[in-house]
Amino acid sequence: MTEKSNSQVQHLTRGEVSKRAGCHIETVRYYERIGLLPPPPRSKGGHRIYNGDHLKRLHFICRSRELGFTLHQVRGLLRLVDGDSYTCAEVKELTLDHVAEVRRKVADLKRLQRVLKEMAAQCEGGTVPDCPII
Amino acid sequence: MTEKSNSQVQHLTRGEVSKRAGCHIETVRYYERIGLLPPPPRSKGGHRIYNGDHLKRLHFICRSRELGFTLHQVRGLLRLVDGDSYTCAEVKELTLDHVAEVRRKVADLKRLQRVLKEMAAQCEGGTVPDCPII
DNA sequence: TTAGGTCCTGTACTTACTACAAGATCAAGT
DNA sequence: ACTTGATCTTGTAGTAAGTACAGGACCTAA
Repeated sequence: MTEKSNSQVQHLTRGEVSKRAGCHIETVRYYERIGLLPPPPRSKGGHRIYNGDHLKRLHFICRSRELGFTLHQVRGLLRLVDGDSYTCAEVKELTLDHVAEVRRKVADLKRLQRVLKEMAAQCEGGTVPDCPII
Repeated sequence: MTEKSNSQVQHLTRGEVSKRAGCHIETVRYYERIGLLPPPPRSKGGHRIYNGDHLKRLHFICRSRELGFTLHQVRGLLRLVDGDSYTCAEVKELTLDHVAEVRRKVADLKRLQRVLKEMAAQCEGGTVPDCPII
């Protein structure tokens, strides 16, 4: 344990949490505005002061977004976390729903890829404007 | 040839072109507003009157969108069509660029799918709040 | 003529941010 | 203490690609 644990990190600025969580600085303000992040305390001069818990939450949101969850879904996950009771099974269900969605998307894109390739193959690169795509 | 060819279709309303092209009625107005569709003539009372050429163009846009081209890319394709000279090769290039993009997207999603599945597998459905996803 | 379906315009909303301007604050160096 | 430059504050507007709605006007068939 040579590193500070998250809960002991104090006084992070907005720029710092955003960097650590891996998102754009303006996104942090955005998440606060839409109620995904609680408004943190402020310094005398009005600057936001974050701590390890804020960072943890922001990090979770960012990671979920990377995994392709919509903010709506993230909100669902956070509600589970915020409520006093959530079960692993509930989280698993949301995740598996999402996997199914991703599977559908992949299938769609593959079909699309095939169509596009076929079209390009027909298109023999002539200089006359009779392209089969158009 | 028992069907009217497109160029002979006259007096289509906005609702009719949208239905035939397979898009939402409001989308037609939107495409006109952003300059993808030329403003059609109007009836005495101000209603838009489309013909077969409008339909053809709208259909092309909708199909391109289904194929995953952005409106920006569609604009590029239409510029080629609208300009006096476009070559099949140019269209082919845009298409192949797009195929490459789709390929990348598929790869991303597959990787994502693997991660999500692994997470769900770890999540054994317990009722206690120690889900590995969160 | 009347009823209903469709169309007109303008505007606001959506998702998930990103960008900017004008000014305030903070931390470090001197 | 003072200065400097980086970072922060707010509000607002923009992005893609539409969708939704209000409050009327029009069009067509019975």
